[in-house]
Amino acid sequence: MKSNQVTIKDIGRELGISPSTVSRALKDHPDISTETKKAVNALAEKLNYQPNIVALNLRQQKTNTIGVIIPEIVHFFFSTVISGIEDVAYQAGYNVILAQSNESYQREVTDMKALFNSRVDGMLLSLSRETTNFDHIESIISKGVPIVFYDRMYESPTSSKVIVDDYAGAKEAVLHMIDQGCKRIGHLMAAPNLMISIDRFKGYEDALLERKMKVNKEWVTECFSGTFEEGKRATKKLLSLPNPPDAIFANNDPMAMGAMMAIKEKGLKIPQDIAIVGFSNWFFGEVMDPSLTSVDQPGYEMGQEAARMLIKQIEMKGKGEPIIETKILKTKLIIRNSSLKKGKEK
Amino acid sequence: MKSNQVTIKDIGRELGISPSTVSRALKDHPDISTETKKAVNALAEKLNYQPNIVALNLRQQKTNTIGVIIPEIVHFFFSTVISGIEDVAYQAGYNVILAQSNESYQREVTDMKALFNSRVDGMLLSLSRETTNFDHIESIISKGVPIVFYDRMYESPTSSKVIVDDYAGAKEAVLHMIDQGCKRIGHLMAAPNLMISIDRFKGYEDALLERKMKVNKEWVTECFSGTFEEGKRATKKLLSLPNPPDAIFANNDPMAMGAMMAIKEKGLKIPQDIAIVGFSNWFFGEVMDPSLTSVDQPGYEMGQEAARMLIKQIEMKGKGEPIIETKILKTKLIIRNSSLKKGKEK
DNA sequence: CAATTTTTAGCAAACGTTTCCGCTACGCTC
DNA sequence: GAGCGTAGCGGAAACGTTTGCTAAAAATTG
Repeated sequence: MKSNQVTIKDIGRELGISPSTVSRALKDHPDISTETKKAVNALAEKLNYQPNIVALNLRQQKTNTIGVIIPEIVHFFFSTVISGIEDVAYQAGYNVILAQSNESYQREVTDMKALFNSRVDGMLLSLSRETTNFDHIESIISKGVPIVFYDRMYESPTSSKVIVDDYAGAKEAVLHMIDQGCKRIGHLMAAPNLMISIDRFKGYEDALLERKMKVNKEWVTECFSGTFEEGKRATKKLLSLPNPPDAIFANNDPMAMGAMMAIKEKGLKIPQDIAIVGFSNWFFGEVMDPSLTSVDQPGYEMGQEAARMLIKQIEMKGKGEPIIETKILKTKLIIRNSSLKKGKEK
Repeated sequence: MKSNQVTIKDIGRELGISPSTVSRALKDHPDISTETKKAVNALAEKLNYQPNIVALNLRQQKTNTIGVIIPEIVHFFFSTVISGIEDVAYQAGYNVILAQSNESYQREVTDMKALFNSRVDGMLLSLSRETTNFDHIESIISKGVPIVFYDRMYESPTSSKVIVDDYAGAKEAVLHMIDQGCKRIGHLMAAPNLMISIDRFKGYEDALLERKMKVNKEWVTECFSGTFEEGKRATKKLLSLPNPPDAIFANNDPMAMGAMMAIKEKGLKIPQDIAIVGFSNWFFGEVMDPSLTSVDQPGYEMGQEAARMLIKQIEMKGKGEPIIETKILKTKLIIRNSSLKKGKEK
């Protein structure tokens, strides 16, 4: 950036007036005469003057930038969240600077520090899978930077969050499986320290209990990384049990797909022998064979909502207490063939 | 950002020394005595001093930030590119600010202006599908901001680019289909103003010509948006032709999946009746039924390479002429079941 | 026409750094 | 003891803005 860029001073010099006058003229300040304004605007136009935002940022102690920490960019759900964030930030005149934690706690910590040092006005955060200590977050908050959690959060009383009703979504999915006549429903759980894993597991459990079915620990596998491969591996293990499940509820769609793969390789039929339901409704679930029943999570809306809440907090700053709110978005069960043992219900 | 943040002045005041001395002490300048350095560092540590990067940016006329314009975030290929960019930027100490053009020319123009005003040190750009005029880009370049194109570019002699060998990838794919005994190979083309569409089409064409097969315009459909739905729609049309193709080479995987859908709905078998090959190797192609043959594009590497080239240019600035280079990454044909009429070749 | 108000504009400080230049005080050499 | 080199530090300018205060000129008032 060797600035051959026009500044307010250049304009002033050219017109024989001071920088302050130019500044005011550009902002249509009443103190400035119409002629001066005209001259300034004309010259600014002609020289293609663009205000230096960095200088502005320094002056106003505000960067109009929000930092987004995302566990993994190459991930259908998260990428839709980013898209939602980006869209509302753009409309509100904010930049978004993106940092990827890669599911690493260490990286999350350094990312947050870096964002803080860049003086972002606020942060949007979804915890990494490894994160179990929250000091780095509290420290940022205590410095007055507003944080809004999305999707993966911990119970912090001082931040807003927008999440999805994982519990209800999971429960609905499992009830659906029961309605389809599944008797032995297994669950591929994800990283057990994440609330989303726990909530989905609880939904699974409560659906079973509600229908007076017992929860068989054997049929529940913890898959820390939550990947396709892990889903496949875990499913193979489940299938080799003496009393294997006749249905699997997976914590996410890639694992569900891994399960489908394992089942097909074993020569079993979906959903006749084993029904499958996933979570997140990755867009290609529709296109699988059989098409995958899944719990749809509104990622784009989540991104939008989180960005809106954050920007509201940023702009409320100094004007009264911040409003801490928690927004829970509804999921929607998308029923497709992988779970339709009986044919369409309802 | 009501700065209750410690500054260099605070440290100076506390220690009874000047800000300049503090600055130097922190940077281990030889002019400063060891004791002073010790005292400064100790106090900085104690007060948890963090340099104000905004001030630094202003001072050094450099923001250590690169702007990335992406046509669409929710897109497997592009999200891997972002991931690659983010990783090398992070390691080199750069922030990445993300802007999504949403395939809109207007949005691309305003995004670039906004990034320029934020004084990013350079930009990474992939053209929107609508972009046919390049003045906005030339204008930025003429102001001395380095731009590196990735994936979608135009023939600008003044910028570096990193692309994928679309032509060779497409040709290889079509040759493979011919080897599998396909006689009537159709093509789902994407937006015809993008070089990648043209190059892939050329590869398709040349493969046919090389094997002395004629190119039947009837079998080539332009799909402007390149989506799943469009692929499906276009395929339906192809299938209703009096002399329908027995193979389809799609410009991208979603369209290939749309094609598979249409074919299945028609009751035809893949690959026996119709073979399918896609482009980009979206990660679930492996998991489809049948699994999808596709041309793998190294998105992550592309992101990395583009970021590296850009950062090199940024840091070379002022030191001699910028090096304009074009890097062409190799594709790789991933052969799966959707194209194996004969069984494994080679 | 003098006094006062209004209009218009400039000065200077401030945001937090870095860095060029210069100053002081000390110790050394001859 | 005069001259000089040097270690250690401070002053001030600069990056590009904004803004409170002040000042000059013009316009209004009685």
